[in-house]
Amino acid sequence: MSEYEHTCMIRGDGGKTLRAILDQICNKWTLLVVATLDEKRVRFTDLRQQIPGISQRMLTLTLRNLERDGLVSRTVHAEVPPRVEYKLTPTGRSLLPPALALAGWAMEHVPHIEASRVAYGKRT
Amino acid sequence: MSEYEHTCMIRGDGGKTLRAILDQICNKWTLLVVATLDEKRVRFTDLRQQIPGISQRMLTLTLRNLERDGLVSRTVHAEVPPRVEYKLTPTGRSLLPPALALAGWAMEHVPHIEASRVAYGKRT
DNA sequence: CCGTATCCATACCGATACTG
DNA sequence: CAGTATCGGTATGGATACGG
Repeated sequence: MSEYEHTCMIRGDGGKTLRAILDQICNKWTLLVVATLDEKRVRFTDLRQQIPGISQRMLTLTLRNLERDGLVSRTVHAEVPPRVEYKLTPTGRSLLPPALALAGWAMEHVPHIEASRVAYGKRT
Repeated sequence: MSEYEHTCMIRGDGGKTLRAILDQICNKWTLLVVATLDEKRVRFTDLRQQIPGISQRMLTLTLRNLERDGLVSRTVHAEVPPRVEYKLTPTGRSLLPPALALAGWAMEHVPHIEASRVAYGKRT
């Protein structure tokens, strides 16, 4: 698919539904959770430790939304202590390449952006 | 670069700076503005009309942030009525492929996600 | 261990009115 | 035309405490 067609798509439906989905994906933690899950099955606590700064509340909420959207599956093991594991669904894994591409872009351009912000701050 | 390395990168610096940049890019309007600008030079009002639902205020704020980050250039023409045109910088254009990839992913999966939400809502 | 519930501060963002 | 300023509702998200 060409970039032109993509550009049309992004405005295709008046932007209503699409923006709702994008908002859901591009929030504070979702991309990070998806990237951290990657191909693995991960326990709640491990996930929490691998994502510095996320609160228990936000991790729960983010996982619930991803589960609701069919991007993450949740497995509860009947043990004590309880063990809950999360894993990307096939749809969730299909988000991985674009998500990592965006994250990669951000990483590559952090220095440039920070420099630009400093320069912008110094303008009269 | 492999996906594995990307996955490392996204957690590379403790996530502090990276998440700040990602938050800036992945907010309510930024991706939409970048995708709409595309390769063109666009006037403020035209931009506003091409992005359904954006308020004047949010368009201004979004453009100012993009300008500050060095992703968009702003040109004021000394005319009456005033004419201000925006255009992606080379750095801004480099964001286009990942941004459109993500938007494309979202478009493709809107039906699946909506269906999943309905199903999730019906669960006991 | 894996959540949920509550409180609270802040950030976001739309509406509106006003300026060069 | 292209903004800026201000107000106020809502959403976001951290901290904490508690429950299964």
